[in-house]
Amino acid sequence: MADPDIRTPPKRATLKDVAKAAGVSLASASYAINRTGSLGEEMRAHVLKIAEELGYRQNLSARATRTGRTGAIGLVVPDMTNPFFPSLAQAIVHRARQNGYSVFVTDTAGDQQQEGEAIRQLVDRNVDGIVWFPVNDENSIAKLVADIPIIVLDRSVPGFEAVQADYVQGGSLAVEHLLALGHRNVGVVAGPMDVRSMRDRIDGATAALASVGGPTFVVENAFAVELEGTVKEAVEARSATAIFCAADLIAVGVLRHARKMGLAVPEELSIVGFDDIAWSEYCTPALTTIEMPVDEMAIEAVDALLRKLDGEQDGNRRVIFNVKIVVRETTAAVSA
Amino acid sequence: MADPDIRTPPKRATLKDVAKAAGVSLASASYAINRTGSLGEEMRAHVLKIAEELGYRQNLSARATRTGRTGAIGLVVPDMTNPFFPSLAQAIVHRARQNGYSVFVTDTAGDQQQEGEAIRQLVDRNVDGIVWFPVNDENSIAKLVADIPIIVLDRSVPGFEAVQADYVQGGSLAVEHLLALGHRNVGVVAGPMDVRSMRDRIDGATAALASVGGPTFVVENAFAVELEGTVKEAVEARSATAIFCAADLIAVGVLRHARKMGLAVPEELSIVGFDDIAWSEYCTPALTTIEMPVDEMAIEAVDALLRKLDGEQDGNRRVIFNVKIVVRETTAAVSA
DNA sequence: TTGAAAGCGCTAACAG
DNA sequence: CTGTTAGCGCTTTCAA
Repeated sequence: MADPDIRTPPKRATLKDVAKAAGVSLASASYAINRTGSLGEEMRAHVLKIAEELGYRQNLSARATRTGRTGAIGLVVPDMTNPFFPSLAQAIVHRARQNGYSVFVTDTAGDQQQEGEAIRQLVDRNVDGIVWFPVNDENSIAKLVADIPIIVLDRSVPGFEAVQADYVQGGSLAVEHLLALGHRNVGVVAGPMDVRSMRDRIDGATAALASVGGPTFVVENAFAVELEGTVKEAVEARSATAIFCAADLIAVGVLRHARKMGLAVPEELSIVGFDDIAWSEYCTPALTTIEMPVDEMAIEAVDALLRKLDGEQDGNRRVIFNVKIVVRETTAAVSA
Repeated sequence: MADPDIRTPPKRATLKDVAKAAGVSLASASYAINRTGSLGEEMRAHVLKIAEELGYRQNLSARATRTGRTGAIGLVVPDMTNPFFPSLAQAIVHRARQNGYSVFVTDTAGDQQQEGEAIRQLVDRNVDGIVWFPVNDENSIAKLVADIPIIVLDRSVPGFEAVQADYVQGGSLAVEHLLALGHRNVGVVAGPMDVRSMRDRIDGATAALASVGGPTFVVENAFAVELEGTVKEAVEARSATAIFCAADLIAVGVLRHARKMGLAVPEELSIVGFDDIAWSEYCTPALTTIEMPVDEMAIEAVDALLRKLDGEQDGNRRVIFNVKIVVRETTAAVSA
């Protein structure tokens, strides 16, 4: 008697609704939507039309419960404010979307514990796979991830498939450029040496420097634009006519300090950076640096992950990308 | 007879497994895990212990099917390589995680169509809500989102709750600083004027300039570090002793161009930027600029969204944050 | 080619 | 306080 036709708020149409409206079974509707099973052409078309009219959208959660696959992947990075995170994330998200995947992005603040929590959360969400840029080269999460596919980016964590740049090559390239310019006293400023990607850069540089008796000096653990005292001293000593900085952030710091002490770059001091972050191009003078193919690396990471999801088993490989030097304004021939 | 005990690969323990192992009903197990319903203390503890031992983890997909809530939110931005995206995303992701939410991040490449697709994908994934940094001030997605909670960031899209900075105030602050320094001829370089956040900056600046007869010149649609010809001409004309640039990226461009033409900054030309991107601090000279409280804005956006999810209905408000000027090295008193 | 029906893992009435 | 049970929306055998 009462409320003959008060409906609940207009809910999203469900597959059942579609099936009913189309006058077919639930199964057929499902087949039509997923282009799976075998279904008559006209029937499929009909169902699709009805679905369209009803504004039907799959409920991915329900589908995931049933199939065990969510169509979501995770991206875990140590620090989003790292200058080359944006283009990396952009490429990954884009590539993932092209393949119908969405991306959970997390930052671990460079902390192993948070890294664990972040990955744990992703696993709880049943992501199909994870692209992981670890804080360091340690496998801090072995226990958490059991059987979920993971691609490691930039680092070398034993047991995981990895995508990296050839950092050794980068170090060499930088130094060879300097040598070709006639420099014989080349200093090296390194970042934190606890990750392989940093050690490789330095190894490449020092190896290339062997022919001139090795680096004039090596300072480790420089980190960002604000320089440590040891770095400043090294610059001020003027023992080197050129400096290889293992990261652009460091190079910018050295550049600033050089300017502050009235040292002309590149006339009196040549500087090479590493990473080719956006701003290296806009510095004054613009920074000569090593560029890695971030987009390609991101794409390869996603593709490798998707391959794993599709059951490809060729497991433990590493893909290493060549880097190249981009010569700008901070390097010049050594002055007599 | 055959294969008496060949098991499928060790699957993740399910709630049923926990219940069985603990010798309780499915419901009780659920109650224990979720701290919902009413359950005896010792029983809850017991179940929790068993769950722990079995390494039980909730299946969030299944839960979502049942509850209709996924615990995931979406973040949609026009461009991840925008200099202030990283800190924004970081703050949002962090805040979300504090509250148990994960974040799907998407970039729309500044394109309305991709924006629609991105949002559509999020809706399909049943995100509980979306933080949306629109390409412009248009409501391009009204039809897609029906009833899902959305917070708009930085833009003014009619009908949505918004979190913004006081851009008008920023423009004023910048100009007042210049006026206080004695400048009477102040030029203005604007970015694309199709978004309100840009128009506001310019409005604030020109209003503050009224007392000295308005801006010396206004150039629109400058965009990035590489300057358009019109901007260069304006700088070269030297009609102004100071320039307000409505974005740091533009300011850096002007700075570079000034240097190129041998103009001393700040002695011969003062420059104020807007945004306080990371690099404004590292420019030489370091850029005087307008800073907005990005972290606070991000946090407010997430909190506002979560409030909406919890059914708070106070709908259509806008939260506007004060900005402030950070004076560095590109501004100085006008020279006689 | 199509449909009926059995769940995926979980939550939430409702009983007891 | 605890257990039984009915689904959430979907996929997928299995039979017809």
